[in-house]
Amino acid sequence: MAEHAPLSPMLVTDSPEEKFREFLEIRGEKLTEPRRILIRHIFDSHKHFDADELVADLRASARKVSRSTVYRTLRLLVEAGLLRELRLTNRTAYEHDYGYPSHDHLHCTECNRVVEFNNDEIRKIRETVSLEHGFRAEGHRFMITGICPTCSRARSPRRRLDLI
Amino acid sequence: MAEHAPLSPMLVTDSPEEKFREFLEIRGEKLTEPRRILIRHIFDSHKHFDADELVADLRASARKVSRSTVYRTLRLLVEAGLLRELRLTNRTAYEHDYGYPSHDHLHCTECNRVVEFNNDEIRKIRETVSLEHGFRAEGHRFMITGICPTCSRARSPRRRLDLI
DNA sequence: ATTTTTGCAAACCATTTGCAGCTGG
DNA sequence: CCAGCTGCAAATGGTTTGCAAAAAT
Repeated sequence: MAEHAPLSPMLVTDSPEEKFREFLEIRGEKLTEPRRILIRHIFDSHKHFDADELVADLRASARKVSRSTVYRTLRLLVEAGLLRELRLTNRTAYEHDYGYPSHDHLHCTECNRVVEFNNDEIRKIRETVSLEHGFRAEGHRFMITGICPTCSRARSPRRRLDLI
Repeated sequence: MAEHAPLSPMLVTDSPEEKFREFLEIRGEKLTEPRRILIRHIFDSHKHFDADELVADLRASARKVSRSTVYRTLRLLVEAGLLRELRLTNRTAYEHDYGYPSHDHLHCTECNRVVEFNNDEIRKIRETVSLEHGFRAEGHRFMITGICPTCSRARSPRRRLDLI
């Protein structure tokens, strides 16, 4: 349901797991086995995903984690700044927010593909606008919706031939 | 739950009701009394709202519309291009997408207030990025999340006094 | 007359929660 | 040891749907 343009990972000092452990420690909470399973699985690949996919991915393996724990852990990972929520449809999707450069999205409303992009102007605009309105900006989301090249071609496949 | 910066309405030739009627006619569907009640109530004011608020607003009056019809009509109004969906929380919020200039949003994560703003750069970026990726852009969403001035002050109310 | 729409109640589905037992530090 | 965690099953809450009666053209 999601795909990435090739943005290269950033260099980070701590592993996601280590960062999570620190976050939990501060709050007097524990890095348990299910939580370790989840964070490792999640940061093993740079994909957008949702709660259901995690449950499905792990159900087969010997590292099954209950649905409730998946939801509870996802919430923690967002609070810890490791994941970001993406509300494209009725279900909540997540993406890495650590060890990965900040970026925005193109969303194809036809095939649901998500492509990431970078544009430096956006952060500037965010600062300018926040300042104007006295907001203390903490994040932003810029999403362009439209039709991706593949679906565009599929829609009108003989456009070029018509001109012959 | 939502508030607007003062963006002035655009001039439009058809009333929202008229535009809805045209949309329905094309699809061989009908502009019924409940639908008329809803579109009038919705375009009576420029507020963000959700399904529940509509039901509540109308329950009291003599123009009660059932919850199912509210949901069904909201879907139609989005399809007709009269409303736009805004997924800020678990419930879907709506705003006018007709007779109102395009704009973007600041969202206070503390009090949930939504402020609209305009920035011409954004559309340019949208075109540039779409072109780069071969997307046919149909829309965009730019949302800045953060803390609004009011909540900022409430959070650290004695910041100024500390300096005395 | 025929097709679409409505309202109700029931169904749905993603997410949350209460709780008894398990676990990590 | 003991606060915090897990898994289960049940609850929640927004949204959708099946259906019989009502309305629109």
